[in-house]
Amino acid sequence: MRIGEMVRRTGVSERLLRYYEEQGLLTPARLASGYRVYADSDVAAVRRIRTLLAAGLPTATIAQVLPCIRDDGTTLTPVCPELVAQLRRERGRITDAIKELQASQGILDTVIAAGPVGND
DNA sequence: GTTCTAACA
DNA sequence: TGTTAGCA
Repeated sequence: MRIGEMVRRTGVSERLLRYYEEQGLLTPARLASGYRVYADSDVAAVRRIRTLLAAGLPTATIAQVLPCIRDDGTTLTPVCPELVAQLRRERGRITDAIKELQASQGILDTVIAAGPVGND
């Protein structure tokens, strides 16, 4: 199928579909015309990509993860053992990000508390 | 009408 | 990411 049908079947925009390809997440074939040709399996692949993106993984990591993951339609299961270690590192990165955001929140709270409202 | 690449009020 | 321009 060409990109138009992929848009209808995945709900993902053309722009994003091309971006996924640029990031190495999808590798559609090409017609002599230059038009992209997606495999039926790419529809499910996009669903996996979206799940991994929602998990906060960077596209570079997703590109590595996709080939080592099993998809039963509901759950994504890591197949390669080194993949689990990679995922744990990503989780740690998210933990650090949360801490930094909480630090920012704390500083803002201090500034807000010192303001006109609630400061008289 | 559909897709492509490149670029940005 | 959206959108738009200019092609094929």
